[in-house]
Amino acid sequence: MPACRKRPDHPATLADVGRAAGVSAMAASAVLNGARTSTRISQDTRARILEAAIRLSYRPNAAARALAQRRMNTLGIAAIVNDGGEFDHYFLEAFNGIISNAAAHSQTTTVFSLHDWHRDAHLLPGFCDGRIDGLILIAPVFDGDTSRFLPSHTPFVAMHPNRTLRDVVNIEADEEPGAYEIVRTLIAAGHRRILHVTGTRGLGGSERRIHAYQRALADHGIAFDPDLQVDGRFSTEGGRAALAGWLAQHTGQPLPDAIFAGNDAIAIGCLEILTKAGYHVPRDLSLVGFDDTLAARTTSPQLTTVRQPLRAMGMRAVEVLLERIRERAGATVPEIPATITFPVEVVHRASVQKPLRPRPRVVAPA
Amino acid sequence: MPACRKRPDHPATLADVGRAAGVSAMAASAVLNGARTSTRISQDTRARILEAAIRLSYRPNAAARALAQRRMNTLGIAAIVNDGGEFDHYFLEAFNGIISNAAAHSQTTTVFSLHDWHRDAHLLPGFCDGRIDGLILIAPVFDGDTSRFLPSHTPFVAMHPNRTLRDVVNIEADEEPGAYEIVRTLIAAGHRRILHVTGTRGLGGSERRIHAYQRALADHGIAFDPDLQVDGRFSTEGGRAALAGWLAQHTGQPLPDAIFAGNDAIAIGCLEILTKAGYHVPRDLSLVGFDDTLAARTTSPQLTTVRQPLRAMGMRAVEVLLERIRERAGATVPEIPATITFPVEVVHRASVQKPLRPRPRVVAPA
DNA sequence: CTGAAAGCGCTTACAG
DNA sequence: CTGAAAGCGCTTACAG
Repeated sequence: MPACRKRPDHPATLADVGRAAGVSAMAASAVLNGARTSTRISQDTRARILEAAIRLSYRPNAAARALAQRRMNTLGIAAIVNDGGEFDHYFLEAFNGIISNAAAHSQTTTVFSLHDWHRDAHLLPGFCDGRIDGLILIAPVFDGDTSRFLPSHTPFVAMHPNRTLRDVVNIEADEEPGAYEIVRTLIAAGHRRILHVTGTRGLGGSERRIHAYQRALADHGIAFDPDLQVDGRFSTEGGRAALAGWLAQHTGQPLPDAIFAGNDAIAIGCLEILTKAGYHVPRDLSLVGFDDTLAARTTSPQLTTVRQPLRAMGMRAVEVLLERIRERAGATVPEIPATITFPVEVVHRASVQKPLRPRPRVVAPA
Repeated sequence: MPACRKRPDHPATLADVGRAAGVSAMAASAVLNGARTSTRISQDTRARILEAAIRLSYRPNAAARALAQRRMNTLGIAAIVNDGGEFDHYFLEAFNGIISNAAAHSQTTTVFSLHDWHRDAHLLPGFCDGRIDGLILIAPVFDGDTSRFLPSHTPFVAMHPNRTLRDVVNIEADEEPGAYEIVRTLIAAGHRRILHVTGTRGLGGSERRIHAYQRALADHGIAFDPDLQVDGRFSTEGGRAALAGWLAQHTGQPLPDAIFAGNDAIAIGCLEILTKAGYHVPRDLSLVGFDDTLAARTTSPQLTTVRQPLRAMGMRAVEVLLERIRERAGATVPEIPATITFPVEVVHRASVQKPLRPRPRVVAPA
């Protein structure tokens, strides 16, 4: 039997509960929300209030509570979608870490999508309008003075920022050593002509991987060949286009021994092109990625890649952000470093094997 | 130069803006939030208010606005994570559709993760505490009377519900015809012994596909063989286990002509097992999936599968949910059907070809 | 130790 | 047509 209230079908309020239990709204608040004052209410009254709350299906209104406490218990995530308006697997991995840790801290998670960091950065302050307590930026790309975009009253954490941001905790990974290590793995397997389909040129992450690639070649006496480096723009579509373009320009010449893709998304694009063209990975050539997203585990063959602990990084981002929110609220918290760096590791799967001799040649596209 | 306010570093309020412009807070509200009353404020005053708002970086507080308007402008999504706490490809596709359309309607999106529908359904009312205006359930599984979990003051939309829910808009796809069509495709290619690695038994989606599988066999004069149907539990791991088990029990007997996997994730698991055992798809046997997630394009060979328009379904879910929210708020809206069904289509890729004669036999596991 | 009042920042219904 | 007041549903600081 539904409770009798003025506005039927509207959620019960603290006043409704108090009325039903014969006490004031604050008494109900004290009991239901565990304020320190709750100890001084008699067991009997307490039981009546609890019973009334259950009977009326009372849930504290989040907006009212947020207004009074200046705390929404919601964390924001801002990330980029591709041209098709889609989040990619890199986002998904980080998101999985963020949402699980947020839930563990009774925080909900709100996602904001941007199409382009340069064009859409001005939207960030609009997100900080009280609906979130702090914001995690996923792989933000900023140039020049960024501080004007970041409201000082909201704490920020940046995962994989293009450049280290001021007044923001930066969460990064050991990309250069990771990239070096996977290129070394290819060289150790006998590969010398290694095509690097890079991430978006100009971004820190791409340039660090390119640097490592060239360093590994040099360390093993292999001359860097600019013809073996093309821009795959950190996306599946970019990987497709880059490799298809390269193959079209090299008809009749030998295939590369191996491809080092700047991330898994690029590797996926390369794999699609290679499969369609009739090449078999890893028999005809080896292929490696970077990130170890879900996509790397659901290809066939599964990809050898550099595992960045994206999930752990996302979880850590939540941890740090909550510290900063507490700090902002006036609590004293442990010192938070400006930059936190995670180790990476090469994950060996099925997409690498020794090269065939002689190399297959590039066939004309169908 | 920062504005002079009592609490420095706190966001400006309407009162701050009014004070700076020499008007009341409501006048500022009228101008800044486009209320109908805004027309009767002089151009001069309006300009002063606008200027003050910009100078103070005024942003209306979302919690306060939500409390006054009973509208948070936020949509919720509830979905399941796997045992590792991760959302899968299926979720990502639907989510991409939802968030893009939500953003197009100036709504933000909040994600709630559940581990198990049966165990966690009681959490749903807790999400409906004013922080969201409506909730989209992704592939919910309910048994018995569900209405007790769904607060009547919040509108719901269910995508791919296990069973049609009352008081909820159900968004579905033509799964039965889609499954029928892909099995027919296999039969047309010459396959007769088709192993169906099913989705989780008991779920509506699985049973509809099983029904279509058996119907297609019957329509083409092929007797249904219960030995050619195993449970793949809608996951890659389930697909692996189911096929490995089947092969182990059929050593020395002929391979199936083809495998119809209940979804792409299952197909991936089957492909891994087949590849490890030394079989080649599609030469030794054909393999098809269901869903057309990213995974179907990144296998080698690429999978023939049934495309469900997950993104479009997600977009539609937002559309319908917004209608229901408006309706709840008292607006008259067009009639919303209780169930909306999307067409599906078979996508032909490289994982199907005519069967070899004679069939390869199942070899003992390595 | 307790309870009634003020306040969070907005919007809306309502007197003048 | 306009402006001051009341109210959204909570919490917290403060008199008694």
